[in-house]
Order: sequence, then structure tokens, then C-alpha cells
Amino acid sequence: MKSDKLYRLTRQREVILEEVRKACNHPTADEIYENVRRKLPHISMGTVYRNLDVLAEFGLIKKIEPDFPQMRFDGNTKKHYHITCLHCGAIEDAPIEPSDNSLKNLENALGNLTKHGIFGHKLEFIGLCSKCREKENGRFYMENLKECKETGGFK
Amino acid sequence: MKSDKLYRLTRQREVILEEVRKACNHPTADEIYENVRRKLPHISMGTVYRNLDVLAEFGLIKKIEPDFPQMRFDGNTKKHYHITCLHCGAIEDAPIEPSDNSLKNLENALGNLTKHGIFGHKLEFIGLCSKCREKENGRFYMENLKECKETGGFK
DNA sequence: CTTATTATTAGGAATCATTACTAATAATTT
DNA sequence: AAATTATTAGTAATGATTCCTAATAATAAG
Repeated sequence: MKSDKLYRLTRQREVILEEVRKACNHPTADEIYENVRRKLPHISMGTVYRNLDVLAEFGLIKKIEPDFPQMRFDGNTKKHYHITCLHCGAIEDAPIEPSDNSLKNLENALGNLTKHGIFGHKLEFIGLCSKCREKENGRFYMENLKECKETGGFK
Repeated sequence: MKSDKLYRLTRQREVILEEVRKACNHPTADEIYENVRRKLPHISMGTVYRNLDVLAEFGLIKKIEPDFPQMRFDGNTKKHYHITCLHCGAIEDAPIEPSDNSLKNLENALGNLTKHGIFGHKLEFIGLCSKCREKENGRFYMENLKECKETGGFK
């Protein structure tokens, strides 16, 4: 992908990056579009998508692809984990330091056990955000807890 | 979702379950459709999707939602982790026992640190499958390794 | 500083996985 | 046997994303 082509820093690109960095709720492409539109009213959705891809390609933002059929983006490119709300899909940062060693060890073990080249992992915690906990008054929680226990964790 | 409605075990539902259980490559809906069609040539895509959802709702199969915009399904509902190939998207089971304690401890810690109700996690290893390693002759690997290192892991 | 080249844009059309709708059929209950 | 309910095939609709195009802007070459 990344060839010897020269990438220009256009106003659109700049504003999009700014907005992703400013947002702290891991916004979707259309949320970013709405925010960028306040500064650049004529920008098109295609431009937003293209630039999000370019920015991610250069490691300036991160693409998050959660278990809902819509991507989200993260201006924080440092290693960190997320908590996803099973109900509303909101993504928050997990206030937990990546415990590099234990998981790094697992990666190494896997590398030896398989023919894969292993070079990373994703760890995502699943829960209900406080809003959804209240809203559903426990009911949703229990149902899904059951499901999760039954299916025995995830990915 | 799951109400007091009676779910019937139709031939279509049965064959779909059979095929997902038989497959060991975490197939996509259309791969399942193709296989089922050999036994039930008149089945429709909608029926496949509907039944995959029902089966997953009942915990008879698992829905995997990988970082590619297409779902995959898993007949193995026991807790286990996956290795995803960054290049071709293939998903294989990781020959590693879920190390319940360490991650369970993290879940508990998180539950105390946040207002979320935490009840599970997803752990996914990222790598290149042996085929893609050969095919790309190292080049792809290095590029993406760089990216992954830069962006500092994932989710 | 023109001209040529290359990258980017806005806007709209196309794509693709998935979901929703519909009328027909099949299973179950009364 | 009649009424109710669930399921189906087929098709249309959806929604996120990608692709296409002609116009514009930035950079490089002459």
C-alpha cells in the first residue's frame, strides 16, 4: 500500500486528524464527519474515509474494528486496552496497564507451537457501561452474562 | 430476544448446525451457504443468516466478528482463543489453554476500577499464517510488524 | 513563471454483507 | 379439520464502506 507516492498534508487531512485526536470516545466515521463538517462544510464522506485510512496507514491514528458493523477510530496510538459495552457498543479505555510480560510470553509460546508468525494480540474486555447497567436494571446484564458464560468467553 | 416462542428444529436449521460443526476453518456465512446448498439446493441466504443467529442465540455455535467486514462462525463453543492472519483473515484456533486466572484477575481489577460490569474478555493473537508468510516472502510481515509495533498493539 | 505531472477533492454511483419484508408453506395446538 | 404460530424462499431494502469521475489544487520540470 504505502508506496513511494508523496502524501500531501491537506487542510481536510489536517482537520480530520485534529478531530480524531480531540475526540475521546473512539468515534465512528460519521461522527468524525459531523465534527469535521463544522469546520469544512463542503467535505464529503468519501474524503473522510479515505483520510482515516491514510492516517491509520501512517500510524497517526488507530482503526478499531469492534463487534458492531461500524468502525471506530482512536487518536491515541499508544498501546492500551478497551472495554466495550455489549449493549450500546460504546468503547472506553481500560485503566489497566498492558501487562506486557504475561501476554508477551503467551505470544512467544504460540510462535513456537504453530507455524504462524505471531506479532501482536488484542485484548478487549466485555461489559456493560454504567448507563446501560442502570437502563436495563440488571436484566440485560444477567441474560448476557449467562450467554457469555455458556459460550465460554470469546474469540 | 429469546422469548417464550417455540423454536422448531427444521431440516434447514439442522443441516446448518451440522455444517458449522463439521467445518474447522471458522467459515463465513456464504461458505456455510455453499456447503449447505449441496444438501438443500433451494435454501436461501436469508435462511442461513437467520438460523446462524438463532443457533448462536442458543449457544449452539459461536459468532466471531473479526477485523474484516464479514462474520465467521464457530461450531466449537468451548472457551478458546484464536490466531488471525493479518493478511488473508484466516482464523485458526490457538493451541493455548485460556489462562483463566491471570485474565480473570484483570477482569476483577477492572470491575473495581470502573463503573462497568465486566463479565468477559476477548483475546486474539495477530500473526501471519504460514501460507501468507511464504507468499509474501517476509516483506509483508516486516511492514506490518512495523505498523503493529508503532501503533503499540491493538484494541 | 508556464506547463506537465501527481495528489486530492466533492459528489455520486456501486458494492457487499447483512437485515427486513412478503406471501406461501409447514408444523403445532385447539 | 381449523386456527395459530414458526419457518421458509425469494426478493427488496439498508447501511457502512469503497470506487469512480471530472474538477481542482499542489508540486515538479522545463
